Amino acid sequence: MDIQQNISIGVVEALKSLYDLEVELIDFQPTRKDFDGDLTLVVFPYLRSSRKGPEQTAVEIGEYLKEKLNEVEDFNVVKGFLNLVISDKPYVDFLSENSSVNNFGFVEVNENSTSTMVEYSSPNTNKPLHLGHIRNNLLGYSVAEIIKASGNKVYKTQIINDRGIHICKSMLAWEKFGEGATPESTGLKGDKLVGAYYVEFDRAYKVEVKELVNGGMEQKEAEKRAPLMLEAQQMLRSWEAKDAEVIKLWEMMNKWVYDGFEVTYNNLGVDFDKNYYESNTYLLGKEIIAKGIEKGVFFKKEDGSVWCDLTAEGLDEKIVLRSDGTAVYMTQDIGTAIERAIEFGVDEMIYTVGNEQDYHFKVLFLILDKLGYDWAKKLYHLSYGMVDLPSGKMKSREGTVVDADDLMVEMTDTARAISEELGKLEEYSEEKKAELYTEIGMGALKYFMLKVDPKKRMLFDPKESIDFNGNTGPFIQYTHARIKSILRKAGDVAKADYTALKLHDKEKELVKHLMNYPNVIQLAAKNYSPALIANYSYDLVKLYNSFYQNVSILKAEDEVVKSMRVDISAFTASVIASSMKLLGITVPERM
RNA sequence: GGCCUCGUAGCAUAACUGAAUAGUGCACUUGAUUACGGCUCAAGAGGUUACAAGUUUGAAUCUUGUCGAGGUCACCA
Repeated sequence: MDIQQNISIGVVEALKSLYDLEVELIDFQPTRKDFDGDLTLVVFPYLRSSRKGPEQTAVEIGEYLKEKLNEVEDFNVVKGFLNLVISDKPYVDFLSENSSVNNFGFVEVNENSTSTMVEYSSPNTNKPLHLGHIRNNLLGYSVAEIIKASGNKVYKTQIINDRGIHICKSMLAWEKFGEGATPESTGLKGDKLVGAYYVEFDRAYKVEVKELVNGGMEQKEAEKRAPLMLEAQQMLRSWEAKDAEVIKLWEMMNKWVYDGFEVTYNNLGVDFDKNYYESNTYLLGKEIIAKGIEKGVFFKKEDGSVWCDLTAEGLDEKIVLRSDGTAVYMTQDIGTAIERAIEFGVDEMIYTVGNEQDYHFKVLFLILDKLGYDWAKKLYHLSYGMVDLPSGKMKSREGTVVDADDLMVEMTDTARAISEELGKLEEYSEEKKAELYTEIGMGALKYFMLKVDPKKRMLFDPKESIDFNGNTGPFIQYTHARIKSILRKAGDVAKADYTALKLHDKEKELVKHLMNYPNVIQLAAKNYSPALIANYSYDLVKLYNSFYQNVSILKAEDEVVKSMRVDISAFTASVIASSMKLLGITVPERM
């Protein structure tokens, strides 16, 4: 039984008996360091019922609790704050009972668990992944892991945007300028190769537009009339008409991209239970649009384009099908959502997509709701802010885009440089060393990206992220490695019954924090926020380091105390490893 | 211009969703260690939480306005 819960019941009883007040939920906060105590109750909300001043009310509740509950050893009152001093006993008992529990803090999944689908990554197939995708992937993966740990059945998925005008541009450019180049012939990663032709298209297209403008045409008109653009559009129509040649080219080039993505995903350590392809879902989308017209959810304009009128909801009219009958983004997303709902019967879906698409998802959810799907209310857009660089915004035109693969290599290289300088790995084989450098480099990258609240725009400073001091992944990894070193030295310490011991302040703080891990998992799941897990881990590590510095573990006063401190250490190491795993980060035994 | 986000020490960020003197890291000052791994610990300095009103016993958090940054209003995705 949770200590807080026990005391919470006590407070409910106290309020009932003292002031005849019925309260359901009591909210405690940890007592601030500068005051004496462990848990704090804010009594302001109860003043109306007590009809007394805050101090007096707090004293009355405090006396009641001290008398009725063993755990409450003492209390003090500062203004309207009732600080409760909790005896060591429940904490020591907790430690003894949980320090070696597997998956401490995780809630088991069963048949009745809510099922959640988490979509993330969802790349276009015309260019390689960049820094922005990294934030997306790490976030989506981590949120999925956290929600799983909180007790939900989770399906990870992505929708691969494999069709549309963008891939046609790459295809067209390859056909015109590629001279049969392949990943094998060029030695380029498939996604990089296809991306290069997308850039090539853009270059050639701009030349055409410029020529037209020089010939006296308006800029906008020129952009529409440039031969390359018309050809690309024609290609898209041919694709939708299933033209054999076009399909063949499309399949070949997409395959290159998928092979490239697979490498990147592997290095990132993310995975998916199911991939969806827009080339499969856009047709369902079109069907739904047709039905939606009959239902009156959509309407057709004279030119044949189909729209949804959302002006009543304070939004605009939104196009859902082009006048030439081809699908737009919205068409596909409607189809994809419905297909998933049918296939997995999930209770809720989470879309990990950047905040520049806030409007799109607002509209999508609204349309699905109008179409009458009851699950439309359980859709959530996990919207995250852009990633800026110290030099400013990433802009493809200015070539300031940070490539995902390049960045990962760079992180690993830096980890190697720093580790070699410290030279603590002589006995490791080259292979093991390489593994470790990757582990540290990726730990640095992932922690840096995930410790920031997803909603917020963030600044990615490669230099700072790889700093092994302070609030970073490697710092946490280091603490873990050091604890492991102590545990190796401790060997098999006979487990003594230490439940009668009095705790050192540092020990008590640490145990209190460990005790809170299950709550943090729930809170992080509810808020879709890996940042809460990251901050929790960092606090844990700091508390441990302080404990480590203040008391001696292996040279403890006696065997009973030593046994307890070893337990605290082992427990801390396992919670560090567990919480890092929720962020997709592994922790080494040595580093 | 309409709508949506966001403004917290020099920089990067936190605050359990309304509670105590706004935490933490980097950078800066000072100190500890004959080591259970110094990639550590302890202490110091640094803030009118963009600004102005309002609600409240209590506001970084809620309301309104001003200023600033970004996003979005495509038959692009």
